[in-house]
Amino acid sequence: MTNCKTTHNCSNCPTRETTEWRDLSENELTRLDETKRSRLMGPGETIYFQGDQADGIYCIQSGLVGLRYVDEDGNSALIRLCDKGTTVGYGALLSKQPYATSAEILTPSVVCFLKRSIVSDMLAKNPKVGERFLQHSIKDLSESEGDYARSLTKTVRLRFLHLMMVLYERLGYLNENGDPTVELPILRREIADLLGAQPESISRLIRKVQDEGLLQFNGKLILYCDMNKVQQEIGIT
Amino acid sequence: MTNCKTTHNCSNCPTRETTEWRDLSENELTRLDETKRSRLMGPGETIYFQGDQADGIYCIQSGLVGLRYVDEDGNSALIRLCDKGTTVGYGALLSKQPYATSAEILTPSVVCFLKRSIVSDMLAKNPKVGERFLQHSIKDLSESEGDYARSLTKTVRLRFLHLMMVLYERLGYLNENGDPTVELPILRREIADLLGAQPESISRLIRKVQDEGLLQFNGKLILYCDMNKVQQEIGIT
DNA sequence: CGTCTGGTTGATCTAGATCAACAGGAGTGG
DNA sequence: CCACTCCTGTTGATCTAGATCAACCAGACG
Repeated sequence: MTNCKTTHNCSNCPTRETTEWRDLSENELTRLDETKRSRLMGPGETIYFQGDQADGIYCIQSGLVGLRYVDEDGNSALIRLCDKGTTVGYGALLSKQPYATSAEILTPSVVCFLKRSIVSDMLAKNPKVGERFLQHSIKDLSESEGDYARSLTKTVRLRFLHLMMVLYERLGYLNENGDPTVELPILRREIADLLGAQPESISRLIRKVQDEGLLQFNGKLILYCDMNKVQQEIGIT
Repeated sequence: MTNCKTTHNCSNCPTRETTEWRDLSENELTRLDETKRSRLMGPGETIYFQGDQADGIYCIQSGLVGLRYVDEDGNSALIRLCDKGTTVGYGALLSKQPYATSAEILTPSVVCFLKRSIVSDMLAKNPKVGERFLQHSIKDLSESEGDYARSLTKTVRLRFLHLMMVLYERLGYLNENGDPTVELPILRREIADLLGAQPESISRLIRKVQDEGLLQFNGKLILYCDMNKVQQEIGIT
């Protein structure tokens, strides 16, 4: 956990436009900036822990963060991936409930902390902020219900392919040959945790979709050989 | 779909305290009441349909409503059960997205409709309303993520037992012999849809937990023979 | 009556879990 | 430099929860 005061401030934050703070005045932004704390964190570190009481919220400036739920038997699942421009932990703060998940760093990330008092302050002073939180929560809810529905109706294979397409939307690019490509930011183990599956099953699945010519895995590099067929199989959703 | 203007009005609505409208003034309540439409609906009817554009929100005055998601292959799942005192459809309305689920009546229900304009109006005039929606959304999100996590980490059997406990919390009572009891408000088919399983599997599961002496099923009547063992198996969550 | 719908049971099949072995780095420490 | 140990990932053999397909039963209802 490294402090990095120099790099960022809220008013010129490249991701502010996608956060709850987009409607703040220059004045308010300065206040936000004065009280925020910014950290560079690495894989294996945890922003907050399931079960802890919330003391503020966290803005992900860059990097990839996973929200992990662990049950009483030690079964563990990744509920959601969050990347730059999203705030996490707002639900626990605003509902005064303990965190339902832990937020763990998956790739090196810059994370800003905003303590409870400044958040309440902004909520009280600028009605737009509450609106933004509401919109954010509704969006998260709809995504969560979508994931839930998928988990109830689709096989691991289909959810795996869906995940691959989501990753492409978020991280995809065309390589030097013009092939659609993703550099996988997570481990096989974490793919499994996202799908409620075992790592061995993911290995076999990867093998299979490779043999079928859908995707080509080379370590962490994925080539999307036949994106149409993938889209078609998952039903374009 | 039957109109029933006589029975209810918002100011004396027995469930208003649990809705977004709890902070409204008498004046505002009257306005709400004038524009609302109240209906008595029966099983098989649908409040709104997945894919439609939202034109307002619905308050469930009494009864049980299920939110159903159907995917492109016709796989169907019940995402959530809603009973009296909850509003449904607010997410679609406030995010201007089409409904992600259909809302179907499971047991005879009184449902009130509030059209878009009155909702926006209340949101604009009374800041508490937005706050309530935010709290509601956060609560729904946390429940949805909980369900999702369970679906990723637990077997159908455990989720079935969990559902039985949820039903007991909502509908349970002690019968004449002092035994904890529930009158099941839904079909086997619907239990299956709630768990992402097949009805046959639910039948077998019921048979099994009966043979094990955990629960006793008599048509729609459930006796909780050994609640401790059930609680222990699902881990008290 | 026959016809439906909801529920149960049996036989069989399969996606994915589980258990075990092993291979390839990447440190780390001598 | 090698030996050693972690850790991630892959593969094989086997097992099992739950799906699927089919038959059948009971009550509701025209």
